[in-house]
Amino acid sequence: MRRKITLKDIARELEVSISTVSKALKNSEEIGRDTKEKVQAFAKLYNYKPNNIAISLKNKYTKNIGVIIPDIVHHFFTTVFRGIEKYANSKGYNVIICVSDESFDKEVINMELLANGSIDGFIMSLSAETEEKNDFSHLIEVTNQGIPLVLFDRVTDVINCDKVILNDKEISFSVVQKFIQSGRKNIALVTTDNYFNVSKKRMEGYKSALEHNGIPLNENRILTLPYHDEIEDTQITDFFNSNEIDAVLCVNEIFAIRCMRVVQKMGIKIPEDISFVGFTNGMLSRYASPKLSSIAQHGDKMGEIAAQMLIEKIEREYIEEEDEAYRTEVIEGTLIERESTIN
Amino acid sequence: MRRKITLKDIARELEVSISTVSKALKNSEEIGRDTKEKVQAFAKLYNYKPNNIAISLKNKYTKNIGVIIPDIVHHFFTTVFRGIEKYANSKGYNVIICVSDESFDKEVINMELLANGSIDGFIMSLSAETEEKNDFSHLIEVTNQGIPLVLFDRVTDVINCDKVILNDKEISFSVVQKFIQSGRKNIALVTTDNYFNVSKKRMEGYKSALEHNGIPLNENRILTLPYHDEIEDTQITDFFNSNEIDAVLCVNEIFAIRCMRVVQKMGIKIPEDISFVGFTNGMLSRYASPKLSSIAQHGDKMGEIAAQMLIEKIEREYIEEEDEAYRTEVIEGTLIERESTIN
DNA sequence: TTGTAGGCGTTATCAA
DNA sequence: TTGATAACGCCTACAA
Repeated sequence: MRRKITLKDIARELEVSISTVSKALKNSEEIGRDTKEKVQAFAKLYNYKPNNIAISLKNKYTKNIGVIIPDIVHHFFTTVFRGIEKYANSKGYNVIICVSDESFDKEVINMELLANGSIDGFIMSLSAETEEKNDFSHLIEVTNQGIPLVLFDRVTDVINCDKVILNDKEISFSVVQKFIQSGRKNIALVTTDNYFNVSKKRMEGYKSALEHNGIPLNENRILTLPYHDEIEDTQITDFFNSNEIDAVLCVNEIFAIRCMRVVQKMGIKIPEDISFVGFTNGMLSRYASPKLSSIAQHGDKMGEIAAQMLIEKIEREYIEEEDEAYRTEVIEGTLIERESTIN
Repeated sequence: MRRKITLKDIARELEVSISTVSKALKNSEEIGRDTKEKVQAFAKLYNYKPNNIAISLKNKYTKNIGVIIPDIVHHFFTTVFRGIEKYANSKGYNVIICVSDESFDKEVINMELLANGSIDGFIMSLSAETEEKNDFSHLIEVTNQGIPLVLFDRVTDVINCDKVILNDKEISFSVVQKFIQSGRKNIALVTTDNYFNVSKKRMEGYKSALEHNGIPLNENRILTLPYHDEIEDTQITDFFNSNEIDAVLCVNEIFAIRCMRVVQKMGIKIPEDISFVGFTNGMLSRYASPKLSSIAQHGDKMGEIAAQMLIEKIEREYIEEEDEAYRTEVIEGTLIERESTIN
């Protein structure tokens, strides 16, 4: 078991000083050709690679980015993560990922842990519990320490930092608008009880589109389902039984798929009798029958932009100091029309 | 912007030595009560937290685990990852994740990067290209350096290390066996052209079950599809048109869903006329219609066990040295019967 | 052209 | 009871 070799080892072996070795490996002009060659050859032979930790300690940066997301088994977060990872890697950064599991405490713990020198900056999406508690002291703490932070998707106005979000309200508006233009009048919204910020915006879009078209809001046409699974279909069945509905906007694709199944069992035809659109353009949408028209949130792009914003902040740190200007980047969702809507 | 405070800062402020502060914060018996209280109060006030990097440098461990997987937008890997993350976290480890994107080069680069001190051990699943090239020198290099390694799912016999795998062959065997017992005779296998090791095992199980039941192997009943999407359905349509098939085993759920759609369009009834079973018990299986019977690979458990094996090796390092005993843990897949099979 | 010394933040050993 | 010193691995200003 050949242990990792250090500058010191090389120096000892070649009977030169450590700094000579260090300089030689950096091809410094100060060092004589012979010595350089000797050192470089030796280093190559023994596969010398500088120790990341030592460099981090010396240079005060780690080339690591901390990502904290509520859930990893989730198509949207997963695509965002891919975007982050890709961009970060191309810039020489590694990604340390922590899953908050929608828990406030885990979010705080993970954040504090990473903040103690392990990373140069954070990218995160708030846990449901954090949104609920409305307690962001851990974020404040971290930004106070001068650690750059980028929030995406589940963000909050309370914190002043870079953000990447979807145009949730506008895209919802335009989907409902589209429903109306294609002759639908009884439009339902299926939403979730947490996810506050995002869901709220989507609902705003829904409501404002109705209003815009002079359609009175009917609260009965809004179905609120628990975010975490394992409910029976009865709630859904009741909903569609007691309401006459010809179009549905769902805040995620799982809700959409479930509703479609229920409705199909009731003998209602999609999209002839009822149209469906869901957020999250994932696997389920693509492979449902009928294929679900859905709103692509462009997670990859969100991730890439988030990473870009973060790395920019990290690397700018040197230059300026206190004239922080924060941006909020808005990604435009795209309605991917498939079989669950009419044109 | 209050910068992170260090031992040195506290020492200067309180006019004691650094080592006194260090000891006081560790509640060392050597330090007088007064000093301890003073130091601890000050540290709390300024929210002192030791710097992870410095500790890593000193102690030669990082409390980081490196995970390298081929793809993050993939239900199975994602569940394994969740298992790893959960266990690792509970043991005080963070997880650095790198995605090889099925590329040999990215796998090598990521691995080398992390191996230079950033992590205490690796958990990984081989990229398709690596399996294809059959080149594992980067793994050998890493294990030679004494860095513990655990492989899961996509493993290789070439490398001597801990492994966690599914009983791919056996579970395939038993599914086909079940098909036969329920009266099916013309059983197809839909597989992929890479993924070598795992697919191969699954095919072995398929073939051996046929043989076991005296059913001659018909190579025409094996459909090989490209792993990376975006093929037309024609290939699948042709396959089912030119073969009389009454049961299908698919190596993943996407293939299964696609085949089911094709078959349904042809007017064939599932499961009356034809049964389907797919590997990967993901979202698609659960929400397909009919719901797909599928083989749960227990990713969470695989991840947890992998993390457990790894951390054990990492922390044992001190004790013994060279009598390395490597284990291969076999996880038993479970057939989840839903609507696409008859009982 | 090469080497010495100090420092990044922490801990451990030994001395005072 | 407290402090000085060295060390982890690397880098760099400065000295030789």
